[in-house]
Amino acid sequence: MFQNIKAYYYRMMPHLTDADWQALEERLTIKTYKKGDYIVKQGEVCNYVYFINAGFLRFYKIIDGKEISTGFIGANEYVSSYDSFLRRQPAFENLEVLEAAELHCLSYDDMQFLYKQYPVYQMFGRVIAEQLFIWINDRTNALLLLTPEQRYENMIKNESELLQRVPQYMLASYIGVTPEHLSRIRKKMMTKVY
Amino acid sequence: MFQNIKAYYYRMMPHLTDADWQALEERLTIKTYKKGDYIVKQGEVCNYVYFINAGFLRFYKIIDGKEISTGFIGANEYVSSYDSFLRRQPAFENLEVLEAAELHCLSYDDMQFLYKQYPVYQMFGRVIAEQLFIWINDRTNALLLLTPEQRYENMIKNESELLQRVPQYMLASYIGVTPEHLSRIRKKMMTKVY
DNA sequence: AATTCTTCTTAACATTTGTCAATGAAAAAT
DNA sequence: ATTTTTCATTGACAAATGTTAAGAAGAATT
Repeated sequence: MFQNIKAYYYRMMPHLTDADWQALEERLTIKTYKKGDYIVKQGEVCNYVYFINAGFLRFYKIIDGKEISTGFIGANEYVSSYDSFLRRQPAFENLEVLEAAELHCLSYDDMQFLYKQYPVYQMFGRVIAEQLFIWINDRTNALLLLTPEQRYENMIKNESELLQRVPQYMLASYIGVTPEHLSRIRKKMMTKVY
Repeated sequence: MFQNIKAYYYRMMPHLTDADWQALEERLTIKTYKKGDYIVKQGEVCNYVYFINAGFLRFYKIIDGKEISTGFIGANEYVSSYDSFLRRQPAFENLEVLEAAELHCLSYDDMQFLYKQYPVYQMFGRVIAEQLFIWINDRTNALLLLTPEQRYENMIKNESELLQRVPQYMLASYIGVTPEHLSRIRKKMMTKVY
């Protein structure tokens, strides 16, 4: 039932006991979503962290009537509108299903319970936050230091699966430009090759 | 000796025992720095987390021969080139002293020791990473979604102490523009008032 | 097969931001 | 007090990016 997520936890924390795992497992719920569904909507408080057992998701927000994609994430990863989850405040982002998904859900209250009663899970919270920090730190550096063209090149190198799974106009806002400009960047890069 | 940092820990973790605190305290070292000193240099691995007992610090990096400031931080906060610290890889940033500082230092190895032997400190690691994530998440959103002018307005609202303590050219790169452009933004905002 | 809808591309033009150079003002050093 | 250095401002110009509008290519629907 929970093989993937169980493997995920034991990989992170090899010293997990059966009792530890059981306490977590009995608090997990399963939800399935189809393409176009929303897991979290802008303005709602996010009450869960989700393990993506299958599927593919996108974060985006609406600014001045325009969509801005801020992240994409696939199977065997944890996901949450973590800022909202931690602060207990409305999310700034939508979390949308791009490819039908099955999620294992852990609520905020259950997570606090585990932190308290099974302190081994403090480590889980720490590692999740550390990974998120590393990810977003890289992203911020890229936005601040690289040109849009360099950011697109990086995406080709390091996140090439996005090119196949995500429409180009979503990738444009992800690297901080308009779809039109990304199209120009691509054209420019094409001619560079020859 | 360690009143400030001790208060910091007990505020975060009221259930800390004397033995917990002692294990940490005996691993802390004190270093003093004067203006212009470096705590971490670009290219070095950062081996410590630092509690700022007094002073004021700046993160910056050199790109194409130009300084880009990425953060400022003052007394009673924790600081580290955390990406480097976590990944055990060379730092991308310099951590420089803007105002003479006294830091309480905890090494990576000691931190791992505490995580293992005094698991209560897992919570410390978790909260530090969560706070960092929240901070940098806000910053990324600002870079992606706001105009430079809006970012400067936000700084006036939310980080006004920077205006007094930090030269304007450092603030310019912090909000992602050239010093000349920040000067123009300020001029434009002046005229707006009347 | 025809039609509709979505996505991508292209071009002309507007706006924003950066670059370079010069000047003035403020701060630091002598 | 004077000199030197650093920092902030300004203007002219250049480069990067956004905006708008149109059309082309593909995918989905009927």
